[in-house]
Amino acid sequence: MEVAGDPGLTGGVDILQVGVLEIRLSEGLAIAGGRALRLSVREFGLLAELARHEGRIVRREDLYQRVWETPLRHGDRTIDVYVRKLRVKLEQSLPEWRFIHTHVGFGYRFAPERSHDFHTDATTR
Amino acid sequence: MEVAGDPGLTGGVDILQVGVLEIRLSEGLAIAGGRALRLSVREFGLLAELARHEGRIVRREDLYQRVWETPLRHGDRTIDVYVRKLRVKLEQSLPEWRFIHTHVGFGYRFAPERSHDFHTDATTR
DNA sequence: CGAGTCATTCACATCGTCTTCACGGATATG
DNA sequence: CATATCCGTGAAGACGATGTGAATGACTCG
Repeated sequence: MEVAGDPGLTGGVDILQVGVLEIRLSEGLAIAGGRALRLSVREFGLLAELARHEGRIVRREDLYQRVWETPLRHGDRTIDVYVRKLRVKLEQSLPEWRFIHTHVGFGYRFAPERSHDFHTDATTR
Repeated sequence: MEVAGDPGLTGGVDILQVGVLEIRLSEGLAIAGGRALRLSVREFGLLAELARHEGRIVRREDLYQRVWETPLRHGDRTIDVYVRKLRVKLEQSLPEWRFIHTHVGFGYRFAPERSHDFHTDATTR
């Protein structure tokens, strides 16, 4: 199996390990806690792009430009929709972890953090 | 290395380190003791502006002019309100540190100092 | 054709943020 | 002590940003 149409892996890195999440770039495969995630092409691209910048805030414009390879149009909510899809699938596999964090006005940040609202009382807000 | 798409950084400096507090200017991300802070655009702008002048007193007029990019109107308390918001969030992450110090009649000074009232009883004030 | 997957777009709901105001304590001045 | 500012703080309203469910059409596979 060759990775014909896919140059430009992150400087020779093929596997990203983010906590219990493993992302095999050349395969297009994401493994969460030992189980393979069922992701579409767009979903995987976005996940990989986020994971490449683990711990850093990435702007919507940059995410879209790199994954869709065309500029994000003003008012386009595509990124938000795909972030939602990723969150759902990640939570299905790893309910006690949060990966995609919103920074209002800036963008999204990818980092594994324990779910907060798991055994906290409702007053903690 | 330069920060390409982001002008206005402090002379090419992208990361400000103030004690255990790290401020990444190009990302809009502040990290306190290893954990990412959740700051709004205004909050981050004010924090960055204060940190740029660490150890020095900065007048409200100057803070507002640089962050809001419009002159501070007479009687406007906005800076005070945002200083409050920053203090709360900083204390949540770093309870034993004080960063923003008031200089009555002059302005605010940003500098990491240990909290005094950490193990003192409530009467000692 | 019929079922399923996917990408895209839309509309509405919800949440976060910005701004402003008011009250009261703190501080300086004489 | 009396007075005038200065500052800390909580809250409310308006607005914008983000979350979310669903509809649509293109496409594939059998």
